[in-house]
Amino acid sequence: MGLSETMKAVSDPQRRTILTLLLKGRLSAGEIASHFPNLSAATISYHLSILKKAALIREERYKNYIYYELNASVFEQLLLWVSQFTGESNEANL
Amino acid sequence: MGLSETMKAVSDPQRRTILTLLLKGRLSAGEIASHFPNLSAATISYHLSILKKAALIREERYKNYIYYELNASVFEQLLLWVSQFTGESNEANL
DNA sequence: CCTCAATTTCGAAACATATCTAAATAGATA
DNA sequence: TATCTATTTAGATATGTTTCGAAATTGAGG
Repeated sequence: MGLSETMKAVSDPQRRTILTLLLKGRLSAGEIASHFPNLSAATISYHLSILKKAALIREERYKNYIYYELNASVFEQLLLWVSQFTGESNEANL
Repeated sequence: MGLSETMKAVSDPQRRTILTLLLKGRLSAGEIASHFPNLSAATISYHLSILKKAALIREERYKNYIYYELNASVFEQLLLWVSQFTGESNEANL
């Protein structure tokens, strides 16, 4: 927790791709990994652990699988920080 | 330019502090540096160069000084990315 | 044109991150 | 319980980042 942790998590392109994939719904670690033919499963697991530590995603175990899904609430904080610097008209919307 | 560059620039705590300082108005490199007693002027200059490369700030030379100020437009892109993951009601506001 | 002050650039050290392969774990099911 | 599959953890390496002190640059003003 903490803005730095969140921002660092989100500043990596592979991790942003993971987050974008999860926009469409939850996916298992393996399903996520299969979208990255150039990265090992271990590397994906590492990225997932960082996203999880930042609470940007949540994990749910089912059978043999570990499913990951977005945890929208943390993105709100991110939005809050960013919107200081924009029109400011967004503030009312949070 | 590019979201990665922007996000990486913004993911460093010292750089976020610089951006927050600039919310109140433009400051010279030295004025910025004086807010960081624990960092050298060279280090601040390095951070400013990263923020500038990401176009989050703009520089203006006046006399002996180099003044820095926020460049709000790049923050909009950041907001756009983040708001995908939140309520989505913000989209209309950009 | 010389010097001063503000700032940046350079080169090096310390630290952090992303990635891999191989090994470990955890759970399902034969 | 033995084994298979999904996933994580460990250890190693390569690359990238932050920082510093010292030197270079730039512009102002005597």
